[in-house]
Amino acid sequence: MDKYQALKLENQLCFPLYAASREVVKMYYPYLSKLDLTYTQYIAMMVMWEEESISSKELGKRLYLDSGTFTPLLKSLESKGLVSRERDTKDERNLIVTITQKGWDLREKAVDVPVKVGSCVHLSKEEAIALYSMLYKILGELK
Amino acid sequence: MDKYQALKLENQLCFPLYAASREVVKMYYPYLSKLDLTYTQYIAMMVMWEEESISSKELGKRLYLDSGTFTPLLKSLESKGLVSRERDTKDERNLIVTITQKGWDLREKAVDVPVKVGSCVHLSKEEAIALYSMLYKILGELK
DNA sequence: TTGCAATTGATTGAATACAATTAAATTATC
DNA sequence: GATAATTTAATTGTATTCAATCAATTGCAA
Repeated sequence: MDKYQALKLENQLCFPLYAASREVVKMYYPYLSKLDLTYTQYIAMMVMWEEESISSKELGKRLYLDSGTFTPLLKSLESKGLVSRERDTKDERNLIVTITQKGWDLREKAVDVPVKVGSCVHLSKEEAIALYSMLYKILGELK
Repeated sequence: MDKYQALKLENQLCFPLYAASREVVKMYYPYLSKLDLTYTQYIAMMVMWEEESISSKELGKRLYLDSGTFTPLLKSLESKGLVSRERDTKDERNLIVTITQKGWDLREKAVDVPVKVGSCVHLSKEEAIALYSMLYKILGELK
């Protein structure tokens, strides 16, 4: 029995998770570049389309990002005119992010993206549901 | 029926994939930092422990990384003394990466890492197998 | 042989990621 | 009310990640 068996790449669960994540994100680029969005900006906009207005902290929590990532991310979205950033007058520590009209307009162009990318991953309905469930199980435990 | 349903974060498969990947990689840092390795360096060393010697191109293929990532990665591993980088005399375009004694020694210290991290992800054996299978299915299709 | 296409690693530039720290604002405690 | 503890965004520094491009080498075909 090989004591190094557990160190083989093929015996890792994390590695295909890491690699598949990057490959799938890469699949978005052809579509997102037409919208002048990166993947991270895209999922941030998804939150904005749902929430309209949200604190920076809450957005970070939703996306599992910390301030080192979302601070420049939000500045970039603001510079594109998709969101506005304002301090909460009740508590100046809070940064309130609000979607702009241009941000709303972008949703019309983004509406096809999930379908187009979804057709690139060939999992059955059952597999997709099982995968979804296990990924959130992993995320849930790490909260 | 909401025409924007597909744009909701909770309806994405890619997002939990992306987030779970980052969270799991993050779990490695406490253990890997003791070995002075990042996660990417760690999986590169996994390949080296299996192959002893491999071309840069082949290593990139195994890890789904392109030269923009593996060139600085391999230079970093070389600067730590874990691998050596030499041109193939038969074809000077090829870079041959070979593990050093120090690289072998590191394997002894790394042997516990998979067990320690594995105990942080609480999936049943069946779930882990199913997850593994679906992730490689995604990777396989994108080859 | 000569020149062109293909291969391969390196480089560049932009955008993440995240740990660690800092700074500002607020809340709690005495 | 003064001060300590907490919360939050911002900053800094390091390490990816990848698209696009470049440069060197090789192999093949005319």
